[in-house]
Parts: sequence; C-alpha cells; structure tokens
Amino acid sequence: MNKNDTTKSKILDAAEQLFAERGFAETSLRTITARAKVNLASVNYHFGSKKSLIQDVFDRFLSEYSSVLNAQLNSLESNQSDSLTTETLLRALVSPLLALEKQREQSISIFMRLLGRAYAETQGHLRRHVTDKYGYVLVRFTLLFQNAYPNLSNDQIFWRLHYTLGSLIFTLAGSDALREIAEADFDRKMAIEEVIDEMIPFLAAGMKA
Amino acid sequence: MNKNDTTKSKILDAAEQLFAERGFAETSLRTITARAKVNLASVNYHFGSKKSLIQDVFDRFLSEYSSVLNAQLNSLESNQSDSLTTETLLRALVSPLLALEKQREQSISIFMRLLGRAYAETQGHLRRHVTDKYGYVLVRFTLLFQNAYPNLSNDQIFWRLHYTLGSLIFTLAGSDALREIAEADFDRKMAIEEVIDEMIPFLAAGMKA
DNA sequence: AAAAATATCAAACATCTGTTTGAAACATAC
DNA sequence: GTATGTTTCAAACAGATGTTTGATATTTTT
Repeated sequence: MNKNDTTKSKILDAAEQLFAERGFAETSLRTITARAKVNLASVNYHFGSKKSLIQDVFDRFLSEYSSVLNAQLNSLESNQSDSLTTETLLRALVSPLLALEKQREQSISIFMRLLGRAYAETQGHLRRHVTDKYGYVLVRFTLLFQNAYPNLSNDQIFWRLHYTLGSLIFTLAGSDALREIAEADFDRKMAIEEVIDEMIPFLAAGMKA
Repeated sequence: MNKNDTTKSKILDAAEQLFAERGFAETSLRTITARAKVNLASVNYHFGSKKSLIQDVFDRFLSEYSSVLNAQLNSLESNQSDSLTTETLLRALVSPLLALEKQREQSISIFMRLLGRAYAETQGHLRRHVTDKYGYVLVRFTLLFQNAYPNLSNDQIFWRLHYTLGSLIFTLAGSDALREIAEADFDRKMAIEEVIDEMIPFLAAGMKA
C-alpha cells in the first residue's frame, strides 16, 4: 500500500487541513474521519487521543520544515565565510515553505494558520510541545542574525526577529483572503511568491533600522 | 448599582478575558458564568446566544478603541496641514490601546489576542461582523498612508499595512510570554511601552523601504 | 495452512455543550 | 399596596463530543 494512503496518513492529511481551516476545538473527530473516509475509532487506535493527533500533525509538518531549513542554513554557512545578508536569511526561512507547498500541493496559508494557532494556544500543551521540540531552530536563527548585526544588542535582535515572525505568519496565514481583497481592488491576483518578494525588503529594512 | 457591576458587564468582563486566554470554542458558558459569579441562564437572557456574546465582546472593545483612534486622527489631521510621518501614524494606531489598558487595568495582550483570534476565524461569523462594522477604520488608515507615501503604489501600501498589522498583533498578543523569555535572557523585564518604542522604528523603516 | 498480531468497524458510553423552561425574587409604576 | 414588568435561579433538555468496547476482518508470522 502507498505510504500516503494508509489510514494513519489519511487522518493526518484531513486533520491538518481542517485544523488550519477551523481550529482545533472546532474540528471534531467525526469531521476528520468523515473527510479521511476512515472509521471514527481509528483516530484513538492510531493516535491515542485527539491531543496526540494535534501534536502529531505538528510534528509531521515541523520536522519536514526544519530539516529543509537546517540543510539550507548549513549550505549557506559553508559557502559564505563572512556573515550573511538579511535578505538571504529571510529567504532561507521562507523557501522551505514554498518547497513544502509544491511537494504537498497545499497552500502555504494552511501551514501558517497552523503555526498561528499553535502560537495562540498560549496556555496549552501544544505551545510547550512545539517550543520544546523545535525551539532550537529559532535559536540557530537568532545566532545567525547576531552574527550579521554585531552592532545590535541581543535583545534588539530577539525582538526584531519576533516582529518579523509576526509579519510573516500573520500575512501568509491570511494570504489567501488578502490576495482576494487585493484582487478586487487592483484587478490582478498576485502569486504567493510575489507577496513574499514584496515582504522581504519590508522586513529587511526593519531589521537594519 | 455601578454600571460595571451589572450582570451583563460582569459577563462581558469574564468572557473577554477567557476568550483571549483560551479561545471561543474552548470557553464554555459555564466557565464564563462561574468566573463572573452569575447564573448560567443569564447569558442567554442578556445576549441571546453564545455567538451574540462573542460579537458583543468585540463590539465593546472595538467601539471604545476606534472612537479614541478616530478622535486622535481627527486632531492630527487638523493640526498638521501637510502629510503625517509614519511614526506619528503608527503611534496613533497603538496609543488608544495603551489608554484602554490603563482605563481597564487589563493587559494589552488580552485585546490583541482577541483581535488575532478574530483574524484566525477566517470562515466564521465573527470576521464578517468585525470587517463589516469596523472596516472603515482600516480604510481611513490606508488613505492616510497613501497621502504620506504618494510614490508607493496602492497595492504596496495595502500589503505593507498588513505586514505592519501582523507584527503589531502578533508581538503584542504574545508580549506577556515574550517579555518573560526576554527577562530570563537579559535579566530585565521590559515595560510594554518599551516594546512598542522598539517596534515603531522597525515598522516605520519597513514602510519607507 | 494454522496461529498470532494488527487493523477496522458499528455500536454504545459517559460527559460536556448551548439552550429552554417555569417558578421565584426583585424592581418599578400606578 | 397591588399589579406589572424585569431579572435571577435551579433544573431539565436535546444534541454533540471524545473515548471505549467487543466482534469481525485483514495482514503477518510461523
């Protein structure tokens, strides 16, 4: 059987999409199993509980993302001896998302809405799980920026990085809706790549301010 | 009886805080009425339904916010004949939040998490309600920026404004948690005003990029 | 091919959800 | 002070939720 057609991954696919669309609490296991065309009980059989399913959805996405990102940072570090430019670093942050989009044939906004939701779950199990398991990616990124901007203080780097993440997550999470509004106003539907191309100079200018 | 001690406003207060902390679906009417120390049935008596309660929570916050913001923009427009600086406009956007924080003795992050949640509710009744009723504030803001940057195209203004909103909402929504992390790293707890003072140059540089 | 382990299924379970009800308490008007 | 309208309250309601069960089917191992 194809690896993407197992009951387990059919559930993950359906859950990922529905969680991004509606949120965690607003998505029932019955809705998930209906879309995945599997039996209701199979969620608890394969994942144990809804909580674990949510974490597994994030694990699948974040492990794919951070492995591509880490590879990208490795090659950047080895090819360039001196410090990297802001634009290059920001592209390294975003491009794994575009790669994932192509590979999975799924909008970036799905992933970003998931991330945004994890972020909003300030008190929940999810935020702890994500930061425990993938916080090192953010740390690595912080170090690269500290290297690129030796004249900025550490807490300035820290905060500017979060301003940047806010822009990225927020804009990309709403990019589908925003692009529709923009289309109505300006008679042209932008590609997601164009939105990103517009955003990176904006963010780079802020980082350098 | 004090206007803030009515059953209705006790429910609004409790709901506002709980919605921001946990989300809408994750907050039951029983949790709300327990914290507000009122009877369960009083929510449906005073608000009709949970849906209406959610909308009323937003209406209370957004009408207070946008009335202060509009007043601020009015006085800015009348005092300065030529176009306004980015920094001034951004301060006008944020300062009503600081005023609300003082007046209500409640963290800004509560309001911002509420806004972020409304934003995440891409398909729900709430997003429509908010944009229908308060979208004009955003339009007014867009026009001011178009005036300040006549050389930028309209869709550039549109997108940069959304990058800015993303940074603002995301950072301020997580400001409590972020300030705690920053405190552990740098041995100093920043005031929310300091975070904003750091953020405005960042955003202004992006707008001007 | 028999045996063992794994996976699927329909049905039931207990619990929690928003909402409604009808009576009681309270406030206001005449 | 009685009558009228408004608000509070405990209890019940119907429906949805995550989870468990035990039987059946499927796959893997021997």
